[in-house]
Amino acid sequence: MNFKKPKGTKDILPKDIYKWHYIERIIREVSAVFNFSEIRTPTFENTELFKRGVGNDTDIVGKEMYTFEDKSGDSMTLKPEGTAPVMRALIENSMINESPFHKLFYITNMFRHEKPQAGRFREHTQFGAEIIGSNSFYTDVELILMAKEVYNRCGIENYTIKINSIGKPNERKHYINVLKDFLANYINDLSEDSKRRFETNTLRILDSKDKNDRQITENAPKILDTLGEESKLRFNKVINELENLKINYEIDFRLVRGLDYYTDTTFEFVSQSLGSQDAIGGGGRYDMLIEQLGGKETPGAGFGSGIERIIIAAEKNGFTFGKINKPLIYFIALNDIARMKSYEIMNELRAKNIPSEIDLLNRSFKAQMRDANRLGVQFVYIVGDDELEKNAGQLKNMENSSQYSVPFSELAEKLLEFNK
RNA sequence: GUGAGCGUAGUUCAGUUGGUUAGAACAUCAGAUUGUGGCUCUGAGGGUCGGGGGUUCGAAUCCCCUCGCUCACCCCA
Repeated sequence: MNFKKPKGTKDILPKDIYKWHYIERIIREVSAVFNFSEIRTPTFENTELFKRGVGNDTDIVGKEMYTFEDKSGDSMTLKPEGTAPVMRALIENSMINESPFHKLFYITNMFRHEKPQAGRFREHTQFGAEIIGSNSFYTDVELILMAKEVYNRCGIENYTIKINSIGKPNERKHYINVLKDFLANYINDLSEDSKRRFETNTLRILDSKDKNDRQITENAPKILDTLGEESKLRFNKVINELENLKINYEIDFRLVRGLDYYTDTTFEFVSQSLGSQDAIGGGGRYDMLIEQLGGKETPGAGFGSGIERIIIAAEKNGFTFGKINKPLIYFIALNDIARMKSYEIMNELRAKNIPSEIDLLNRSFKAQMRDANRLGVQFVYIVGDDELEKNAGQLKNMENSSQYSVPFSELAEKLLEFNK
């Protein structure tokens, strides 16, 4: 019986891991530049947190969660999204009382029981950032800039920033009624999916992929036009600031996010290099969320971004993520005593932070040379009978094949000099 | 949950109207005179043709079922 990884999961193999290291480094760099602090929360939480935070009626909670009962009979869920757990942690650790303002980021894996397809997995990795405690329109802008900076540093060029506002909850309720009144006239022309959505999730009809649905909704009342003065003004400030910073964006009235907690600004980064799942990141404001989770009324905004999708988009853009690490030197020992001596020297080099390798398969000289070549090491250090006698090995530069004798005691020094 | 496409060595694929021991390239390993990699040459290992059942004298090839992968819908990063 051969074991296979669960559907929708992936093994990140040594040949690919450097991409992840690179992206994670970029995220940490950019987070530092924007003064965000890292937060890590558990892999699973009480199921109730997501029901309350994300919304019982959302697809995520309704049918995509990995929920299980633990040994004490409590219902637990592998986190399907990152914001609710971070808010829980803020409240639980009294962070909001300690300080009214926080800028946090995280890199974590997430779990949703969906049917996998291009750019969509059951376990995926997300990088996210949250700004808690300010309702300034600058927070919205700051998050957009931060995500943009990460994408830029990963060589992603061809993407579009879509932005919209879904207003306050009561404004949204009002708009849904307006939209329903409008769509009622076309109800028979809508796709089957959208007919169903008419009752369950009217807003989503706007981002239906059905051609006919889109034609109908093209002329539907726009949410932006129905918002109250305060929300409108706020949205305009965000837009003006983006203009001021010369950030290209597109107002997209179809952009209605799927999670219940969003308010006012919503945005999404859409890549032209991806398949059907083309969002590399998205987010928005959630001014009611903390209160909803039992904290005191505190505004917030954030975004999440899929690292797998960033990698796919970056590679489509020809980005290479730097290089794979390789040893600087490979020891070639021609007998047991030489091996013992080599290992002793190599141990010193490693202590001095010089990446070193030696054959552990007792291979022939030739095979060891081949192995060294395959690894792409800069140097090979050959130790055999002659070298043991002279207390000096043969240091060979694999690039130009030059080779000369270097005393055992001077090897580290020589290499450190080269490494400068 | 719905729909479509695809499953032959580690990888990319070939495999003639069903016909004997299923092939190639690349990769791996080992050699090409005594202690030197890449290039070249030679050789070796590696496949229950996704799995099960059926049709047939005979199935990688035809039929059914099943599993897996991929893409799309739904939804989302």
